[in-house]
Amino acid sequence: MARREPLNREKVLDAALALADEEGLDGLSMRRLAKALGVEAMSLYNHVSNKADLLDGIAERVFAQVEPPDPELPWQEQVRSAALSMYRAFRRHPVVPMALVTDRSNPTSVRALSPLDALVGALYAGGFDDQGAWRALGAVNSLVFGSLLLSTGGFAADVREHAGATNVGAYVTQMNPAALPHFSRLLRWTQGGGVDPEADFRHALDALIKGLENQAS
Amino acid sequence: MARREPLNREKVLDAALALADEEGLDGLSMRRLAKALGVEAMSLYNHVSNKADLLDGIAERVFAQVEPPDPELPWQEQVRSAALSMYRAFRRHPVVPMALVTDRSNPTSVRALSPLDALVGALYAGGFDDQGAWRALGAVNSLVFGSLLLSTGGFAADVREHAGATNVGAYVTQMNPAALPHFSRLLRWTQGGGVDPEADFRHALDALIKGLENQAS
DNA sequence: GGCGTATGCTTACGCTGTAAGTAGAGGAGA
DNA sequence: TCTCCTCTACTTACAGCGTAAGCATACGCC
Repeated sequence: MARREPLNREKVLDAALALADEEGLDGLSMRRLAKALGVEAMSLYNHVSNKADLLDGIAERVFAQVEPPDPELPWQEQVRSAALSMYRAFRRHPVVPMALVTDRSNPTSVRALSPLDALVGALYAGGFDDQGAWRALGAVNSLVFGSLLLSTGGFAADVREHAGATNVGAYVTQMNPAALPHFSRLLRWTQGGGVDPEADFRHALDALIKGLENQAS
Repeated sequence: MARREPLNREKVLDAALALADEEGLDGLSMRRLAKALGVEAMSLYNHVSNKADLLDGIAERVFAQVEPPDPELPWQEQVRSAALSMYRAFRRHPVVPMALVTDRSNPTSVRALSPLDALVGALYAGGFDDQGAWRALGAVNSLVFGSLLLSTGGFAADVREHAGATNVGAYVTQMNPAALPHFSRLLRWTQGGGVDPEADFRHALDALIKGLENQAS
């Protein structure tokens, strides 16, 4: 009986991330993942304690791609680059933010959090006190994950194929223009193309950072 | 055989929302909902075409609680009050934003969107062009839903019981302080209590609106 | 009174995550 | 070399899910 190359956690997580990227979060089941690895479902439990653990694992893998900001830069630039790096890392794997929101298991690992630690450090260095840093961090994270989720999740899913449309404006496909005049003008504009989610996010981030400057005390 | 008071869509949605509030999104299954209504699961399909349709329905019900802003106010105030109203409506039903992100079905109804229409109108009136309004709307929505999701979802779920802790900072329960010095300082601060998610959100919203003013051209 | 239609129930299918038990291969110690 | 221990993977099984198909009942209208 031919001995198979043994599994390990890394291979499982790699395959899980690939499968999720390809088929969406719904397509990622233990059985399908096992099949993709040429293995039975229960074998995965030797390397992953749970499905939640599996999702944690792929989230951590994506977090690890986030680059910490250069501590020499002013705090505004550090916040901007850290936030953008998070945004880009998760944009490459659109289902992962949904996994983060959906699952509810272990505390996130130290490794995943280290870029955020640098970000908090930048805020402290920029003159924020504890509450200010807490709020600024929450605001930035909310904007990053909110942008990701609104441009990826159910909101926009039904029109994702339209011209790269994104965000909440996009999830209306037919409407009575008289009932929602401004909204339908906006929607018509988006259908002219030229919507770029990352550029939109950058704009929003710029605005937020500008506003945070006033609160830095 | 005693004739039962007949079901209707409204009753189904009411019960679904109540069940979801009470048991979380995972606790909301067709079978359990049916049992709560004293009915068999398949009977629900006479009033709801899908589980996704069910989730849409409860989301719409929450959207309907959002109050449109006073069109006499300056656009900044309109944005602020509309965003806050959305935040509060969804905060009362914490699982609904997750349902919105998770499901992927019909376009959202006109009724649900009318407060957003007013918001877009305020942006146009404030001097934003199409792209500016699009971006501002996306930024505000991202912040609202990001705040809701981070303070409710998997991120914070494992520590939700700690002192109302919220947002990304909260999902670390034990860590090596040396590895994440700034983060653990911040975390220690949050455990002193006094974290108020809505106040934090308001601060973030103020910052964002301040930043958007610069972009209003 | 009879009939069409709407409502709800029953059964069934294929899917899910995962608990429990079993088989076999690799390495360690005698 | 033989034996035993551990680790990996497989098999089976269970309870739950969403929902398709078919059947029974009760109401409103002719």
